[in-house]
Amino acid sequence: MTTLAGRGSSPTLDEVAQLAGVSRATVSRVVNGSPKVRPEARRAVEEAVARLRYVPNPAARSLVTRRTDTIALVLSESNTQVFSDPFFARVVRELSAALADTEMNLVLLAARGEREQEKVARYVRQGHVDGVILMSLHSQDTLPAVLAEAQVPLVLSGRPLDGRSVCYVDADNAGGARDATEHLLAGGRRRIATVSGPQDMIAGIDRHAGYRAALEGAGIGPDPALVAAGDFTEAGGARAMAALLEQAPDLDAVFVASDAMAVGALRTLREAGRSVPGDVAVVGFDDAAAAATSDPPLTTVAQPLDEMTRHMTDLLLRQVEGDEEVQARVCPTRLVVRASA
Amino acid sequence: MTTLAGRGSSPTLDEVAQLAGVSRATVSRVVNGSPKVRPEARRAVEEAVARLRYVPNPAARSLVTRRTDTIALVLSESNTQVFSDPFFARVVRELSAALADTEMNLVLLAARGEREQEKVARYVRQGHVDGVILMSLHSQDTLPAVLAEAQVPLVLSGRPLDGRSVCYVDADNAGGARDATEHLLAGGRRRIATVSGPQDMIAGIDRHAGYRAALEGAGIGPDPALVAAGDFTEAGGARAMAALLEQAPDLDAVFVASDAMAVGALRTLREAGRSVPGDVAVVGFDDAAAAATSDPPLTTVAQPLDEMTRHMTDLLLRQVEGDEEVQARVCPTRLVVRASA
DNA sequence: GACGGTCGTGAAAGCGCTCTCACGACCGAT
DNA sequence: ATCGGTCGTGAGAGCGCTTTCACGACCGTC
Repeated sequence: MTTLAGRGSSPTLDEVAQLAGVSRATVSRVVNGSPKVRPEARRAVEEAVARLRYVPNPAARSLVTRRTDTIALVLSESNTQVFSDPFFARVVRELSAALADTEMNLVLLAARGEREQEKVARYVRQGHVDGVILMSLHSQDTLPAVLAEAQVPLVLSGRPLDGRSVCYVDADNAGGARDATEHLLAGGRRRIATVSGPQDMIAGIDRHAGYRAALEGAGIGPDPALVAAGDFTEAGGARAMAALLEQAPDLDAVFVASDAMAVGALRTLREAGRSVPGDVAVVGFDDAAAAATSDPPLTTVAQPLDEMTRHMTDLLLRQVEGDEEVQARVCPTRLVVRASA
Repeated sequence: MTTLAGRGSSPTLDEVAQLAGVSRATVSRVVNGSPKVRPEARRAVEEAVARLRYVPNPAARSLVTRRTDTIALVLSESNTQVFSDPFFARVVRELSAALADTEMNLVLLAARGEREQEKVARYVRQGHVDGVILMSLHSQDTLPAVLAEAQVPLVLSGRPLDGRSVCYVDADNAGGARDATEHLLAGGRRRIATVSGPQDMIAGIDRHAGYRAALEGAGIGPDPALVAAGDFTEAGGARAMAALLEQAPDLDAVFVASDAMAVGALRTLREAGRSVPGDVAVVGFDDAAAAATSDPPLTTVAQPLDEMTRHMTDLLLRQVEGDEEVQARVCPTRLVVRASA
């Protein structure tokens, strides 16, 4: 009776067993909630566990179970700013809520730059986690392929460019963009411009495709003067909007591929003396917090983020349980009509 | 020669040893970079490792080494929005940069709400990580104490209320606030108000204390009408500023305890027709990105975030190596003078 | 040519846990 | 009384790795 848990000297199953007067096996059963234990023995073990402040060693455990009971949310993005994306925060929130009453733990892994990506890949390949939810924004990102090859349960957040045989969940970006653009058409707009997202991101590509599809559906051909690329930031949106006003002064509406950019675009329009929605109707994308508080409040496309996250969790846990089926889920978006269009 | 790494069947040390024609011990030595291996043998092992795509099993390894080679950055905050804090993003960036050429991995753990805190505590106590950097914003948060008691190497980001015997790194919040306020005094202001941060956060408390200290130093007594509490958000800052204008219409300066709130305050002042810095001088805190782009650009207090993060990493790794010494570091801030004061 | 020293290596003992298997105790049915 | 069955339990075999220890091989030295 000397050492009281100095650092590094935690009690083992054996010690608990000895104190409780049973075998290791029985302690293990109690700890893991097996029903096949006499109540009496169970109580003795529980008491010993409490007395010794016993905590099972996960390394030893997972050495035999081949499970770690943790999954990783990895964010593959050189731009750390993406952390600031409320999108990301909501996913984290929903994810840990979904895991709250599971045995599963959640860890976040940031993979900016090549070296960190390699480190993350190694971490995953070593079997530190039972599964991965991967948010990869850029289409040329190699991490998705690397992880897919690592044979670890994997769900992608966002459609991969090459989407065969990998499980993913995404919003219907193209459909949402089409709805948004059709809403502008329905409002009688004809010179509909777009501030698109970066064309190396799937979301940017798909939203742009939806915009084009809507115009095409209305018999309107593409006009390069009505397209400016942004970078999903507010400043970028402002710049792109300025370029559009230059290129096509006669535009009467603009579909902006993200709310952050839309807020920038609104500022540019205000500064240029164009009224919204009077002179120019504006629709954004994301239904970000800023959309509701902007001036005027932004009509935008909402993604069912919580539903998407639940699906991701669901698909991942199912894979962890051994389900081999590869599924993808594309979730419908919803147009939120406010004052800007 | 049948199975090629189906899920769950990774090659073991033994197999590598067999293929290389050496013993497990030698393979282990090669893998861990021991110098005591003949170059010839080393080459054989390396080849076998490559052929088999051997990856060491970290569970087995840490079962014997008692190390996990990963540290956790835990964010204890019910408000997930804090993720969006660029502060946080910078810490993550700097931290993983510091760890990049180490063996150490970095995982982020989010602990909102009580249940998640418990999960995180359990995770840490189980020995999943070698050390923890803990960002805990609220003074009544129990996680710091829980982790401190868990005997795991720990560094706090931000001064704890009760700071004995726990390692922490913080900016000199009080000193920075004092500098800011003295800058206002030096500019001839006398009716200096403050939008303080929440008084249940150390940063809020310390910054408020610095503000009071500066006034006191100038022989100016406290005036409750000149104080309004914000919540570190832009909207909160706007509200608090409105309250101040109500309570003390004659104010000629305001020290705002965060840039986010300062941006809101600027908006309120603009809407109230007060010119900045003509009628009212404004100083913020944090040197956030928004500070440089606000209208007018914000004079603010910059924290040496990168330096602070390096210190945290440093102190933590040293503890992991076995250093028992408990240290705290308070880093000096820097006043960044722009147009608002 | 015998001697103490390195040096590289392999055998083997665990690390703390799970889980199969065998075993005795006890049940009700025959 | 005898038997198949269930039930709770413990002994023990690993899981894949690191690390100590002992052991030859080989060196230069006297």
